[in-house]
Amino acid sequence: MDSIDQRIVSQLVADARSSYAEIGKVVGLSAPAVKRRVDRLLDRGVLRGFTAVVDPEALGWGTEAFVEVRYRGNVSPGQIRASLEPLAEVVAAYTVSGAADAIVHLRAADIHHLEDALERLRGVDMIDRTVSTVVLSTLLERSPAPEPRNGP
Amino acid sequence: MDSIDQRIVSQLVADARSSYAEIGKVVGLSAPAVKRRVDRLLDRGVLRGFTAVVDPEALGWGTEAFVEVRYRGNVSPGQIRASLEPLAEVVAAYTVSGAADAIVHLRAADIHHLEDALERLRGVDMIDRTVSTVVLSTLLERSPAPEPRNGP
DNA sequence: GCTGAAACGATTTGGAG
DNA sequence: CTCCAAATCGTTTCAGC
Repeated sequence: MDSIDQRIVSQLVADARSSYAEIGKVVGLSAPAVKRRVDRLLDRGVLRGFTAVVDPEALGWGTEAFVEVRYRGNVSPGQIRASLEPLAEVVAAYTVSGAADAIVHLRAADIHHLEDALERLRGVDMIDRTVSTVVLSTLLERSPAPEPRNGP
Repeated sequence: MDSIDQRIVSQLVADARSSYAEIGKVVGLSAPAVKRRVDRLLDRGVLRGFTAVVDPEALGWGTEAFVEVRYRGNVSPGQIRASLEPLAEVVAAYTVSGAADAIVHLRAADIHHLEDALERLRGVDMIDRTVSTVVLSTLLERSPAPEPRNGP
């Protein structure tokens, strides 16, 4: 993971469909050299894959919310994950420190659909209490830059 | 945006580097037909682009947190956005309903770096109070499926 | 280990029917 | 939309640093 790898990753984050030759022109390598590095980055798990960035509005997922979820008793992260995975509206979920056990990021078509998803979320077996916060607007969303610092 | 477009989007979300011929095989179209549809989806903004999915751990961004931010007085979303954009650790930010004005998603190298970022966040001019929640583990992260429902 | 050059099949891309 | 053709690209193989 040298500085060339970082520039390759940056380039792919900016446009995952750019060609190896194009990337090579930017980082100063030939296309095969770039491909070898990308393959290695995929192998090491630094690059997990390539995806399309979709406008949620355009797909009819215009409403989102963050929900703090408190579970009953002692529940493992695996159990929490398993309980949330079946809900299609869950786009992200994290275990967290503090009063709540998990933060769940929900996306729905509209407020009505969001209410429906929240009802189903609250219907999950082990869930004790939920506190939901509706998103009014997305201010920014971006990927972290490669190698921000070298540790503590 | 018919059912073929939806399947094309799904395919590109799953792998943004798959070829048009490959997508065409799945959706039952020729490669040029797929390319025209992808170009149109990009034009309409349904597809915003293509990006690499990076492992934050591998890049040295292993620690994240959600921060509820309360601003002083009446602040516009644009001002909030402008105040957060300079902070490299901010990966996402939303205006929200409820007690807080915004939710900020932070990524840092470690707890120390997170503390540093939080300090700089609290140093932002118009910010009144912050409540931070540290992420212990990421349970799941996924893209919303195309066309979940047809609206209200 | 790393690289670049060459070669060949596959893909992209624009135009015609 | 499909078909076709020219340009470009992906991928492997090779030899050299």
